[in-house]
Amino acid sequence: MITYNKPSKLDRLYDYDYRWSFMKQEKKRNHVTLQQVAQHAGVSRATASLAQRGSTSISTATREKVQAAMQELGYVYDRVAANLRSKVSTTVGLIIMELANPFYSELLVGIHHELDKAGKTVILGTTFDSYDIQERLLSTMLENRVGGIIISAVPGSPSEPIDRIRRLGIPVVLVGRRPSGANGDYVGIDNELGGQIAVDYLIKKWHRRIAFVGGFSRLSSWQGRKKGYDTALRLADLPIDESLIIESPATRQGGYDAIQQVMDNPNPPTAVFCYNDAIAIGAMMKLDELGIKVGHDLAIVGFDDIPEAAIITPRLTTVSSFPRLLGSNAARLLHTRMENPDIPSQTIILQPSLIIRESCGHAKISALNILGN
Amino acid sequence: MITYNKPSKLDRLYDYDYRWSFMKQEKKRNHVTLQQVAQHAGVSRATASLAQRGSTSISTATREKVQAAMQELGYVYDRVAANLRSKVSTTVGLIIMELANPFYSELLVGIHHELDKAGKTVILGTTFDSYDIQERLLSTMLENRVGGIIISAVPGSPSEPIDRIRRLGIPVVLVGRRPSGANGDYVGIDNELGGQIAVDYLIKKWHRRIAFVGGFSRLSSWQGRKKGYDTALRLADLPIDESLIIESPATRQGGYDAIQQVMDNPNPPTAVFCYNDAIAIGAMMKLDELGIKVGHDLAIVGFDDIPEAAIITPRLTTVSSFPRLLGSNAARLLHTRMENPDIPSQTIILQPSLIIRESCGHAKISALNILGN
DNA sequence: CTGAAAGCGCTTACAG
DNA sequence: CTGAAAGCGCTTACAG
Repeated sequence: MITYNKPSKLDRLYDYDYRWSFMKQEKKRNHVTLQQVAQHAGVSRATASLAQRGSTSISTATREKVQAAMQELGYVYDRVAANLRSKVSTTVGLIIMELANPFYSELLVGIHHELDKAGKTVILGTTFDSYDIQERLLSTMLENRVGGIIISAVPGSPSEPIDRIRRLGIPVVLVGRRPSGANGDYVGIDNELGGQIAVDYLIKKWHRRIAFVGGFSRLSSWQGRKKGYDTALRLADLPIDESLIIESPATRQGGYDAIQQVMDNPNPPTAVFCYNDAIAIGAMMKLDELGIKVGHDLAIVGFDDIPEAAIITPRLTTVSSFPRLLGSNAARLLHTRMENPDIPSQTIILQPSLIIRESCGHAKISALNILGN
Repeated sequence: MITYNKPSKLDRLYDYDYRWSFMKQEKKRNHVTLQQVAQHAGVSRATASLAQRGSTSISTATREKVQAAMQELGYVYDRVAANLRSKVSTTVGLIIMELANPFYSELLVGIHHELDKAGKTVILGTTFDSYDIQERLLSTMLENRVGGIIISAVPGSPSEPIDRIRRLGIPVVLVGRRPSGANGDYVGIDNELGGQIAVDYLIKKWHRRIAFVGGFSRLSSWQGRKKGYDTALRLADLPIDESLIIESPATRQGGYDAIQQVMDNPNPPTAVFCYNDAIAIGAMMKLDELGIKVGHDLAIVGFDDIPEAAIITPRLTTVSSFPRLLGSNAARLLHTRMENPDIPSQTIILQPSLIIRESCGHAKISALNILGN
């Protein structure tokens, strides 16, 4: 009798009186407990518990009695208490840099969707790349008894905190960024390959001076992309000019500022490979102000393929890092690990791919490429 | 002695032996309990509990002894058990439509940031506008003992589920969308005003036939924006032409398809007010294909001010709905309600504002308007 | 200022 | 197939 919306007067009275008889016992809140369900169904607490979980060692008749009692009393299962007793956990922690970045929100979509299917709930934490915040989040998550953690670690953070958590028996999956020296489960993309295909594409378009702009060299993903950049140049017998490597925050503002430095170079490049799309977009804005036509005067390639990349004019050619896929893989790996703590560590590396649009010169595209969502 | 990273051989041995003495008792996992801390500090469990929470009724000497013991044993506080016993909850549930939509991810940013400050963790659920999923999520959250819920309800959903939850003593804050008949705490924007300022702006630019495109009339936000549209037309003595009201999914694809219908009108409009930016962007893509120049041949206004709006060419004039602010207000309101269940219901309505860019004709803008992030 | 006992809501052996 | 008892890790009155 939990039909509160349009009950007859009788229903409501019945309901009220009925619950009141229990509230007198509990004296506190109208919170129905399994004890009360059992009592109402005329069975023991243990039996009610088994019945509620659908155990096969309970007769159908009893199960139905218990179910009816749960309905009538408006019972709400207390999963928290159950988890405490049975020493399981249905929550997992997720630690990322921030949410206001399509890469991470897409990562979250992938992770959340996959974990949801497995009946797990996620506790979210954002570090804004602060090591102290990361430490605090990890503690909070441990206190909240997470059954596992997925983390995109703060750049430059040691592997110690992660090892410590693993030693507590809590599985950890690293995603996207891997602290140097960290081992164990990892899901990421092949940054080196990504950098290489981007720069290789520019070289094939006859560019000879190519800058690498944005991001910080302490990021493992930066190092990978840079390595790919180096490789592509080396394979083409092109020199590496350190004055064309500009670091900056991985934001629009960062790109807006950094591109100025690039263009101030006495011998400016004809193409720019950006650490990510946000930087590429910021750079394009500045270039627009400077009257430099991207796709004509200067070629640009980004990284990530965020939604804005398909929208900006000219549309941005970029390396897709498939964040959603990254997320679902990380979630699946964590899930496997939680069920099976003793299987050997896994490393999953996704292959990025080049999405060719307009920012390196014209290309025919159909609207299908740019729709979505 | 939880310094596992680079311990001397002696440290490690000591540590191991020490913990082993407890593991023998527990026999299961190397999980340190408050009981063990108390024992090691030579106090009772109650005293250790008080000390850990920094109670003032514990002497400094005792507190320090306990703290030392926690350090040495590597104690991890079990907030879940504590919450169970003390009947409090530090988690709140958040139910939104989806994450892969900048409006909602920004909303999440605002909510998460604010709740984090208050030491609460959020359990996330996405409905994809399915009523059944919403019901399932609500149940899951109740089972997980959330202390409150923030929900952007599925369109057309009755207020019954929400009332039911409130009756269980769990505060609910509605955000953005309000089911008809629902009362209680609500945070939203003034959709009517938003629609009115958008259409009013178009009228001031001498448009006389203005379409309203996208979204579904069952959404309370659609109804609000439509009402503002009507009001603006009425105040200008312009007729309302039902053939210019086109519903569609609130996505890029929806806008892409809907704008075709609009242009097929025997007497097509000169301006379009879109239900949201995603629709406006989809429409702009289609118009580009049709060779219709937005800002010249046709004026467009969006709603939400998502990041893409500042990036697309021409840059989209739109009504900002301040999702992040919406989120932080909702979180703060929920927090107030949780601390103080008996204060009267509040309704917070934020004022939208028109962000003038280029899609209704030229305007000078500085790069400062379009940077950010 | 500190301790012994009871209990939060559930599940897990163990009998029968 | 079902029940009585013990316990998950913590906190809350209640004595002293």
